[in-house]
Amino acid sequence: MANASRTARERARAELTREIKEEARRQLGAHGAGGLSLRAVARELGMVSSAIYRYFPSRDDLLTALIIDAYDTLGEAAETADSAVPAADARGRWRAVCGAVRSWALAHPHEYALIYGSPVPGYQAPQATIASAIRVARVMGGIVAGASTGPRDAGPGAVMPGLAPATMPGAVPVAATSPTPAPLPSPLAEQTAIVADAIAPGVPGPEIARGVIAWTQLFGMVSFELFGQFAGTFDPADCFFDHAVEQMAAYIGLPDRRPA
Amino acid sequence: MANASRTARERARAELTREIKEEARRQLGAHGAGGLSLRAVARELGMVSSAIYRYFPSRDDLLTALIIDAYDTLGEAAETADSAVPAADARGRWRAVCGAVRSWALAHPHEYALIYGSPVPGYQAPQATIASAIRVARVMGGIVAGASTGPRDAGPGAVMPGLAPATMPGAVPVAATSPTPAPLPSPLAEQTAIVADAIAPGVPGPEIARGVIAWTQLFGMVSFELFGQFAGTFDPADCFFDHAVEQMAAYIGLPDRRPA
DNA sequence: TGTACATCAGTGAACGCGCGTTCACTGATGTAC
DNA sequence: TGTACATCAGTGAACGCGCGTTCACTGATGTAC
Repeated sequence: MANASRTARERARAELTREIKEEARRQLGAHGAGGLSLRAVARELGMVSSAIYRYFPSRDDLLTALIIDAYDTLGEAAETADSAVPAADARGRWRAVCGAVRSWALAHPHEYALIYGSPVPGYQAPQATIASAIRVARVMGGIVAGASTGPRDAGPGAVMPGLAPATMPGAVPVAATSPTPAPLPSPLAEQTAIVADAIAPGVPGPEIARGVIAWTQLFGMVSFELFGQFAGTFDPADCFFDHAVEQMAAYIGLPDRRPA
Repeated sequence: MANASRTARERARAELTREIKEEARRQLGAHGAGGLSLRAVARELGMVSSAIYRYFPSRDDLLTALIIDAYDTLGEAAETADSAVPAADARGRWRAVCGAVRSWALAHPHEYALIYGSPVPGYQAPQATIASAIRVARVMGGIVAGASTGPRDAGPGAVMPGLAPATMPGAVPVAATSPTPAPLPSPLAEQTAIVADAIAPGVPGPEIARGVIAWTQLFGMVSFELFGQFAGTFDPADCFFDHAVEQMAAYIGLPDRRPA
C-alpha cells in the first residue's frame, strides 16, 4: 500500500507498534527478556496496560517481534558490511562482516542477549523467526562459497551423503592448510551437506565445517566479551578480536590479498 | 571441624543449605535465573518463605551460591577429565576436557546458562565467584603449557610487555603451522602476558592467543548447541563437536599421538 | 456532500496470582556453670 | 548430671509492590450508500 493512501488509523497503528517495540527494547536492559512487562511498557507510553493488547495479542508475541527485529537488524548490518567490500576480496568481506556483528552486539547488548544468550524460560520461538535468524550465516556462507575452489574431484575423496566412509569421530583430523582433506565421518557429512545446500551450494563438507567452526568461534568470542568472561584479561577486546578474525580467516582458507 | 563432632544443629543447617540450593537449581529451568523465587523454593521444601532467610540473607546471595557451585562442579569435571589422561598426551587431555565441558553442559543446561548465558539482569557477580570461574581456563592453560615449546628465543621475536613492536591490529597473521609467529600487536601482547602469568607461565603470546581462540570456540559451540542455534543442522552435535575439538587441537598445536 | 452504520483504539475496573523482605513470636537445641 | 540462660530455626502475619489477561464500555475513525 502506498504511503499516501494510508489512513490516519493505519499510520497511528504503525507508529504505536514501533513505539511499543522501542520501549520494550529499552526495558530489556533493565529486567531482561524474562522480566519484560507489558504493564511497564504501557505505563512508560502513557497508555493503560490493556491497550497494548490492540497491538500484540500477548507478551510472547511482543517478544517474538523483538527477536525477529533483532535478527533482522543484525542480519542487515552483516549484509551491508559484506556488500561494501569487493566480492572477490573474501578476507576483506570476512573482516567486515565479523566487525559488523561485533559492533552491532556492542551497540545492542540486550538484543544480542535476547537472540544469542540463554533462551527465555517458558518461551518457544515460533517458525517465523527462522528466516531472520539465518541471515548472518547466509552472508558467511556466501563468503566461504565465493572463496571455495569447489569439489576438487568426484572420486573417492568426495563426500556423498549416506555413502561416507565409516571414519571414526576421533580420527586423525586434517590441518587447514592440507591440500586434500579427509572425508568427514557419517553424520557430519550429511549435516554439512544440508548446510551447504542452504547457504553455500557446491562447497565441500570440510570447508563447510571450517566455516561453521569459525562461526561458532566468532559468536563465542562476542558472547564472552559481552557477558563478562573477558573481565580482567581481554577487557578492551578490540585487538584480540581483530587477531582472532584474521586467524579464523586463515583457518577457513580465505586469501589475504585483493585479487585484481 | 570433624564430621563426628558437628552438632545436630550444624548438620541440619548444612543439609538444608544443600537442599535449598538443590531445589533452586531445579527451579532454574522453569523460570530462569531472573525468575528464581525464594518463596517457590520454600514452598517446595515445605517451609515458610521467611525461613529461607536463616540460610541466605537475600535472593542474590542464593544466586551467588548457585553460580559458584556451577563453576565449581564444571571446573571439577574438567580437572577430573584432565587428570585421567597421561600428562604427556596433550591432545588426549584436550579431548577429555572439551568432552567433559560439553557433557556437563548437556547434563546441567540451566546451570550452564546461569554462568555462560546472558547475565542475570540487576545482578552483579561478587569477587567471590572469580576463583571458581577460572578453573576450566586453568586446566586448558595447563594443557597448552605442557605442550608448549616455550619461548623460542629472547631476541627480537620475543614478546616483552610494553616493548612489543607497534604492529597494526589488522596486520598479516601467521598460520598455526608457521614455525616463527610474528609478535602480537601492543594491547594484545600485554593481555596474553597477563593470561600466561595466571594460567600458563612461560607460554609465548601467540600460543596463548591460540588457546584463547580455541577456548572461545569451544564455549561458542556448546552455547549454540544448548541455546538452539544448531536446530535443523547440527542437531545431534556429537560428531561436529568431535570434529571441531580435533581441528582446534591441531590449531593450538597439540601433538596427535601419545609420546612414550 | 451527507448520513448511518461498522470498525477499531483506548479506558478503567477487576480477577487471581505472584514476589522479596521484615518482624515479633514460639519452641527446640546448645552451652556454661 | 542437672539447671539456667543464650542461641538459633522456623512460624505466621503483614507491607507494599508487581504481573498478564479479560471484559464491558466510550468515543473516534472509516466506509457504504
